[in-house]
Amino acid sequence: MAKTTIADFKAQAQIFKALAHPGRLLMLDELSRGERCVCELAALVGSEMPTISRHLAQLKNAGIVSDEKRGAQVFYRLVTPCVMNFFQCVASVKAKAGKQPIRPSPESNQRRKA
Amino acid sequence: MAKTTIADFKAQAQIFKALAHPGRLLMLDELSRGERCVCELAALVGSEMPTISRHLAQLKNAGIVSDEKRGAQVFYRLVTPCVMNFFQCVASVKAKAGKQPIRPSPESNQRRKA
DNA sequence: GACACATTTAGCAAATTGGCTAAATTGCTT
DNA sequence: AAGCAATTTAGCCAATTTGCTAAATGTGTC
Repeated sequence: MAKTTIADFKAQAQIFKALAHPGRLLMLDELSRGERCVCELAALVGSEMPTISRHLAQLKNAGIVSDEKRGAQVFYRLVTPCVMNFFQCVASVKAKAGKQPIRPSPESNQRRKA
Repeated sequence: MAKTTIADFKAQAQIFKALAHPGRLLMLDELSRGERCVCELAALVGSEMPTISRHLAQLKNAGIVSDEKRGAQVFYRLVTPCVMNFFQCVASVKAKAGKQPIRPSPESNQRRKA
């Protein structure tokens, strides 16, 4: 695969940024169990609907969810369930108790000038 | 396992927030290949050292990296390599081309009042 | 001990994010 | 077409984030 470029990291960061909010994570957790309309998510999170709508727009913009209008309501669903796997790793990060240290790189032992 | 609480989501969001920056992702990518000193990472990212130092402090605070002082230098290393797995999923998010839609939940088909 | 280098801490200004209220849209229902 | 419900868009303000420069700390060298 091609080398990761600055632009790639920027795009990745954008996705992580979309995940970097408790309310949005709560919504994703809920969406992992099936699609939900905006009003349901608003009730779940306990914020005003405009606020929820913007959060969902962020998730959608990041490509994490998709929306579908049915009648007067808009239903959102998870596009990439693997996002939920993050949580396991995140949990292990939290529970970090000095796991396996990465091997030191040989070239990092001599000084480099800035 | 216990039900996920608001506090849990908050903690998770904190970790995602630490990942939500291109420069920090670039550094993590580099650290996935072995430990590095601050000056190396500063050169890599192309920012001032104080800036890099604070980014690293954030990653450390999130439990993603650890540091070790050796002489005048401080070396950082990845604590939780699984963080790197995120990138694969993130890539798939970017390359999202309408994968498997989650099954609709039955209870989401009738109206709910707000 | 004086000095140079590596890193962190402080203080600041610019940019971004988050949530709310008000207003605009869109779709049902009568 | 009038009215109501569900969403989104706009505009505001408070809080957070980012990056920089200057100053403080710590370490090895002469």
